Amino acid sequence: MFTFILLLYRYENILKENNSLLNPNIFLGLSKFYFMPESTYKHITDIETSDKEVKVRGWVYRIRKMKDKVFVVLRDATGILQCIGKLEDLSEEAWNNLNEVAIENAIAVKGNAKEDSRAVNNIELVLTDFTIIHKGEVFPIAKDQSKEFMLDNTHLFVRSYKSTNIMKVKANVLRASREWFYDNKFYEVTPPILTGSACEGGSTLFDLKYFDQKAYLSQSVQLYLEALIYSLEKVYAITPSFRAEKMRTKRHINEFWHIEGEEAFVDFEGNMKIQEELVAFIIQYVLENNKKELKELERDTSILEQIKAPFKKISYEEAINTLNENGHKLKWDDDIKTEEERDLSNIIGEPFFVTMYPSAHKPFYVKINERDPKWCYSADLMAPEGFGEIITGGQREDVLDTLVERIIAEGWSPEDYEWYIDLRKYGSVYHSGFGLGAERLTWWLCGLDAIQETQPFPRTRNRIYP
RNA sequence: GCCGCUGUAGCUCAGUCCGGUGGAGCAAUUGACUGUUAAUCAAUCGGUCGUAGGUUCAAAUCCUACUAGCGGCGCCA
Repeated sequence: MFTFILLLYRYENILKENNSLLNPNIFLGLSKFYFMPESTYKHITDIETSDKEVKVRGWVYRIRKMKDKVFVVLRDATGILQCIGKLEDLSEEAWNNLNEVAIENAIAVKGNAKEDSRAVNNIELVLTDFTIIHKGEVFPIAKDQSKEFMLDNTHLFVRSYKSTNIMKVKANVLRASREWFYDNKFYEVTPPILTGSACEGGSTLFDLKYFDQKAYLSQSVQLYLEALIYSLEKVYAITPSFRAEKMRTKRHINEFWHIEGEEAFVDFEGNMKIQEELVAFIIQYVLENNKKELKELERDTSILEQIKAPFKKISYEEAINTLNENGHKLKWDDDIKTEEERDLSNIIGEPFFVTMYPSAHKPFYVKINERDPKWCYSADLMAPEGFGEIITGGQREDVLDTLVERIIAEGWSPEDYEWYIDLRKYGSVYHSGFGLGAERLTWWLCGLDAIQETQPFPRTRNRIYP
């Protein structure tokens, strides 16, 4: 089959090159169906000022019509390009198309590139041909949009410049994560999203019918990753996590992408080292590969540029003291809440870990310090500039009896966690892990107002459509 | 779950307090136009004022219920 397609493709090009008198339409149609020749079109960022008769396709971003000339700003996946169509340069058909075209119409153009300081990015395409691929209806998104309208039209809003830039950064956050894990000998694994038991506690689970049983959407794949370290030692997974929290804030979405790692023979300190190196690598990667996007998002990258591992580490107690020095009134065992966390993040001004949390604050699987059981081996990684928590991680409880006691102490039944408890029965080893929020990180790196902007179709309390 | 707010033209909003013939900008349509940068200028089109009920001579406006959504907090990535 492939050979056949290849032959068609070659034949089509031979016909084109030789300007054959044979009618190639049947072959064109067929081969395009299987094998679209991308090479004849250029992407905007690949266009050079010396290009003649270059073909570009995409969508209409802006349009400005005059008596004898029309400016069309063309948008494709790579950027925008100002095109000028002059009455004198164009066929009647092309000129008519140009006068008919509207915002977000799909178009294909041909023209000669030139340097021009009057155009966007100093490059302009002087059109020699202009066709409309699809005209369609009036695009509903105009310059004024409320948040509500935007969310109702998310499926169209994803075309916006801002949304596109954010998605490009996020793609690199995920890519850089995978690269780092790969370079550091982690295996990517694929744990289930449908589960029969809770991880974080019962109150924020989405439940659903699973044949004749009840099931839940995953809140974290941590427990499954813990099972997998016994074969692969260092594993990671990038999966969606779901939290049925009824809160509405700028830093929560009910479905988010969770970058989770779990490592055998790694302790609390070693785990933080992994986190800081991973995060520093992602930041570096994005700064290098998303310069254009960050600039267009008007992100001041001065703080990001200075970030390198290792990160600063302060204990929970030091965090409380620092906050109290800055006007808060907290005592040992108080939660560090949103407002306090934001202040702390601003005060410290660089990424930092908060370590040595009170044991009572953390779930049953966190290992408690044997010498001083008041605190446990759990740490949160905080982003600066008011963004706050992006990772929670720590060493896991690896002693069978202690784990069972803690499950009981939380008021749950060990039977529900039987398989997880089992992991401590056969060659249990010390191990640690963490969960990084891909959206939290992207939110911070892009310097956005709300985390919802980092998901093309954010799932929030009242949003399941589109 | 708690607290606060909003629903008026396709979109963004004014008008509501203090009831008396529904307004502007953008979009769309038509025309003009000097290389425009969310072009500009002129005209035209556009509304069951979220839904239901109540008060009143009269309700977008006052009252009640319902409904949809937005902002924040408990939480957490």
